Amino acid sequence: MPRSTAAADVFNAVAEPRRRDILVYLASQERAVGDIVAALELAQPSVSKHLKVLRDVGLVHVRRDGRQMFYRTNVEAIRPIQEWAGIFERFWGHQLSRVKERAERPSSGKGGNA
Amino acid sequence: MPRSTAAADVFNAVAEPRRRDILVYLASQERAVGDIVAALELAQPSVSKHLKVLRDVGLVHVRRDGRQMFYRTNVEAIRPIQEWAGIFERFWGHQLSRVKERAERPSSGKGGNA
DNA sequence: GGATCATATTCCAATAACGGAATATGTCAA
DNA sequence: TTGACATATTCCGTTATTGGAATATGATCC
Repeated sequence: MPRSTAAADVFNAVAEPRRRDILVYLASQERAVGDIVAALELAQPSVSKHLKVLRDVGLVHVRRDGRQMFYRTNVEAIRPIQEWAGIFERFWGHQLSRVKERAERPSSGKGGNA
Repeated sequence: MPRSTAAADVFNAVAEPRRRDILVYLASQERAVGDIVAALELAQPSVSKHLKVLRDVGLVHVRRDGRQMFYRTNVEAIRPIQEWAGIFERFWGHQLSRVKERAERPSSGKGGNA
């Protein structure tokens, strides 16, 4: 029984490197499928399939214009991932007994941790 | 050819719901395998297998004490996920033409976005 | 050593994800 | 309508992943 009945959730969809690439590519601007194929150097059917997965999970929006389909990343849908990873943020400093990691923290914010 | 040769990377390892649960459970405190089994109500072999995946990817640390193995989440290893998701943070507000999403933002922190 | 506890590994069956090739669907132009 | 273009879907083979049961490994205690 592979993964939880497959890419039914965002985490699963994002487990694929190519899909992550696509999401990044589509984040700043909407693009036609052909552009994705060209930019990421993937086979067209492959891109369509990845896009379907991303669509099913709500990670991208689509718009049709003539015979082209314009995709765009739905950045809101990525929040669950951000938030999940954020759970561990408060432990950032607790673990490395070295205090030096303090320096590499960008701006942290979020207060809280001991 | 499923996923990129498997849980060779963090994103893949985290695609499994149970593994995410385990990581959260082990974030604040190290725990013996038996505790994980009891707390998450999973079969022992299953837990051992998930732990192996997490170990291989560096998402957990292990320590042996007698016949028990104490696992603990390596929170540092989760940063790549945080950072990847962070790529989209700057687009947070750009997308929803409705301004109302402004209201549902909890406290965000992390400064930055427009 | 032998028994027992704690965890890891192996074997198995079921499932599905992925890539590639071929083909289908849909849209526009003439 | 026919033809070309853009994208989607289907089919196929390969490979992993997962859970479950059984078993193996390692450590402690007697």
